[in-house]
Amino acid sequence: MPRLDPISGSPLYQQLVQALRAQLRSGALKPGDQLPSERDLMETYHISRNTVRQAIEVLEHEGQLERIHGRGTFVGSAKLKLGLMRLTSFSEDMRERGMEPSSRLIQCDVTTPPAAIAEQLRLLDGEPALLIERLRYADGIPMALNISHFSQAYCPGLAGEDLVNQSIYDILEKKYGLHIARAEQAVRSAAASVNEAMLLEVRYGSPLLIIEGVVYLDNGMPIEHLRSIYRADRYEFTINPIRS
Amino acid sequence: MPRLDPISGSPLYQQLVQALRAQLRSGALKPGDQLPSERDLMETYHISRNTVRQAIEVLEHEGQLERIHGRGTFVGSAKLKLGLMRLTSFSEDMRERGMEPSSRLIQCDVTTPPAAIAEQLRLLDGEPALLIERLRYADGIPMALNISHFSQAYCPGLAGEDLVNQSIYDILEKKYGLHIARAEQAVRSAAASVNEAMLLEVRYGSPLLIIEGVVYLDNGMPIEHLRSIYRADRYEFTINPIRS
DNA sequence: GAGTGGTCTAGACCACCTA
DNA sequence: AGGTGGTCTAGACCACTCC
Repeated sequence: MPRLDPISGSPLYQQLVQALRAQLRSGALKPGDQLPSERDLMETYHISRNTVRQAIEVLEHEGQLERIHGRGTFVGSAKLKLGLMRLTSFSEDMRERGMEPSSRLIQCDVTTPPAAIAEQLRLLDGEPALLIERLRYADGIPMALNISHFSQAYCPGLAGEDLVNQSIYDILEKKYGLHIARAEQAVRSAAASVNEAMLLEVRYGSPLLIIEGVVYLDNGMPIEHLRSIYRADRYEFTINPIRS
Repeated sequence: MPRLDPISGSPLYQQLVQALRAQLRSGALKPGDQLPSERDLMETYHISRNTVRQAIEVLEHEGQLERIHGRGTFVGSAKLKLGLMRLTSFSEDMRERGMEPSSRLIQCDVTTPPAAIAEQLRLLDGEPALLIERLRYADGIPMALNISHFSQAYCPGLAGEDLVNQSIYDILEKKYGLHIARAEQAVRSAAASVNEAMLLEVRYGSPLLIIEGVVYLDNGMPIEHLRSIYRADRYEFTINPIRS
């Protein structure tokens, strides 16, 4: 059956995480479904129970699975919680929620951004940035409108890449060796404008969840100004504040 | 030395979490400090290494501790906590924003909460909770509607306190010795209902920012279910996610 | 090489839920 | 009563960091 590979170099529990993720993605495990018991998984994959639990804990922390004492482990419901304490791209975010991301490019231009954005990106006077506006889909349904300005100082030629089917963060990492480190983002809510309503396929005035801010590289330089406008009826996220 | 009590009914790893939390709070462990190694803790508290690791994982997920392979476990630095939001009361939040908070009590009753909330507060079947509904003002203008359910298991008589002019978290701390540790909160947006619009003095259908979730004590027990409904035109907040 | 955290095993018993 | 997840043990070996 589905043996794991003890010499693949990757930990057994991570391999089980991947196997379960694949089943969640393929629909073999649907929201509300009960997983095989920990003891079943242990026999199926020929690993110890602690290792099974380690894998399930990973997916539980992501909100994919829910464990209920005495009953079993279940696939999490649709509108799932997911910590945004971690900075993820839209594609990563949707995949972790078990949905398939896609994009429609609306605009892609090298332009001089508004002064406020130019300042946050620390652009020189009149220095242009790469403007990318994309409509983001999850399982084919509009989820968010995404307007990004990228500072080109570190990634000349980014405009020439395929920006629809790839994660831009992946391109930055793999082609330019740039590592995203953190972001400073504001969270707010607003009513949909005529244009936003049309693109997101909601009624004019519908509530939207807006996340706007600046993304920084690990060298401390700003690389992106991001404005993400989510449909409030389809998107929420979780935060886990602590009291210090 | 600090023996744990195997018959206290509380899991050993939770007891170690508490012990470590106490040291973090007292300053015996300061940011940047290195913890004793897992093998040391294991001997000190006479528990197995897996149990030590279980406790450390709890605090690591809260961002209190940081484990570095081959080096050791350290108290989270200020930089590490960048990605984490501080959990503040409405009063603290407004004062930090330079505004003067005030409250109008709308409802204060001991009632049986909806099943979903009862479950999150881990109430017994039919066990009542303290419902507090307050309209929150900043500089005299309505800012948020706040609906809290407090589990009374740990704070009997809370209903008799002055809940309008004091921070409830202060009361929990000073009168009951309860320490708020963390929260799990969902962030979403919605349109104002007739009632919400009236109380918050906005038009029906106006966008609102909603933060809803559960607040936990440092012993891991849920103490409060919180639903805060903010005027989107007057409130936003920031997050500082990090890329792991 | 010594010490750290990371992974893994094969058991055990407890607490909870359903029936 | 039987099955589930929750906790715990006492080992083992690996991977990483520092000296």
